[in-house]
Amino acid sequence: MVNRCIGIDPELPHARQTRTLHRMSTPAAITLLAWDRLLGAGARALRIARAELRRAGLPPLEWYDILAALERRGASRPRDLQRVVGIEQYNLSRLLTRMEAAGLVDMTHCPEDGRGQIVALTEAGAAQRAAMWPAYAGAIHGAIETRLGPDERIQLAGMLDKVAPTPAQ
Amino acid sequence: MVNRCIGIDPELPHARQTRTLHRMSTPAAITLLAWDRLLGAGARALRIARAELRRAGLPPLEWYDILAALERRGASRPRDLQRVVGIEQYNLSRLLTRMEAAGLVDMTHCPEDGRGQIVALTEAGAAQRAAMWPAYAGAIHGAIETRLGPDERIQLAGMLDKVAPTPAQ
DNA sequence: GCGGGGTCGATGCACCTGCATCAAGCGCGT
DNA sequence: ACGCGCTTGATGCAGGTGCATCGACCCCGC
Repeated sequence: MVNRCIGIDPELPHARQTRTLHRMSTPAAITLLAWDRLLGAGARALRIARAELRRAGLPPLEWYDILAALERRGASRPRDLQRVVGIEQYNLSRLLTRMEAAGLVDMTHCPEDGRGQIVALTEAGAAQRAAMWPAYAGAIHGAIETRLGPDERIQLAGMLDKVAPTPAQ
Repeated sequence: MVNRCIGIDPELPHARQTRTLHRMSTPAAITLLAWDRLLGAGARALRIARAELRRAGLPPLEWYDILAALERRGASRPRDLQRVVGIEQYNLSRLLTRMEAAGLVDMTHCPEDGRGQIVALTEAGAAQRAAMWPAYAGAIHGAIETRLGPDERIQLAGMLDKVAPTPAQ
C-alpha cells in the first residue's frame, strides 16, 4: 500500500504544526506541508477506494485501470499499457497473467514483434470493468466531488500535473 | 508500492484526453482528472523518493517518518505513532520490531498500561534520521520546490487538506 | 549475413503487506 | 470482586511487490 509521509526539516522541528497557513510560515515549511499532504491525501483516498472495492467483492483497483485502459485504447501491448497505467513492468506482467487466468483479458503473440504480446479485453473483462465502476466512482465522488468545488478541482488537477506530469496516452 | 489510477466514466470514455482544461470539460471529467492526477503524482513522487534513499543505501522511507515523529514528539506509544504517521497497526508493529533490531529505537513496557509499549528514539536513531534527511529533502525539493511557486504550494496544501484532512498531531 | 547494443516480457527470490485473529490488559457497571 | 466489552499490540498465513536477471528478439551498422 501506500504510505503517509511526514517530513521534518531539522532546522524546523515543528514545521508541520502549521495547520493554518499564515504568511509567516517559511517557504521550507510550506513545501513540507504540501509534500506531506500530497502523499497523505493520496494514500487515504487509495485506502478508501480499495476498501470499497473489496467490500463489494470486486477485484483490486489496479485491474480497473488496466481494463479501462484497454477499453479506451483497444488491444494494446504490455509495454504501452505500462506507460499509461504507471505500473512497473514486472508487476504488469504478473497482473496480466492473473487477469488472463480470470478470463478478463486475452493474450496473443504479437505478429510484428516476436517478443511482444497483445492484450485484448474480453467480454467478461468489459463486464467486470462496468461492474467495478459504481464502487470505484463512489470512492472518487466521496474524495473529490463532495470536498472540492468545480474551480478547486481544476486548480488541483493543474497543480498536480506540474508536480508530476501525466504521460501521454 | 503505489499505483497510478485512471478512471474512466462509462459515459465519457475519453475523459482523460482532456489535457488542457478548457471550460467545456464536464464536471465529471474534471473530477476524474483530479483523482487520477492525485494518485499519479503521489505515486511518482513516492517512487522517486524511495529510489533516492535506496541509491544512498539508506533505510526505507517509512523509517524516516517514524524517526521524525519520535524526534518531534518524544517517546511515544505505538498507537499514537500510528495515527500520526498513518501506518496500519500490524504494519507499524513489525516496522518497530525491525527498527529496534537495527538499534534505532528502544522499546520498553509502559508502566501505566500493561498492554502498552513505549518507543523511544536512540542516539543512533536520531543520527540515522539526520543522515536520511539530505536524500529525502532532495526528492521533496525536486517534486515541489522546482515545480511550484510559493503561492501554488500554499494552494495545493490547502486543497489537499480538504481532500483528506490531516489528523491532529 | 553477422555481431552488438537495446528492448520486451517473464521469473526466482527475498521481503513487505493485508487480513484475520489472538492473548493480555484496561475500565466500567454492578 | 467479577464479568463484559473495548483497546493494545503481536503474529500465522497467503499473496503482492521490488529487484535483479534472463532468454528471446529487434534493429542498425558493417
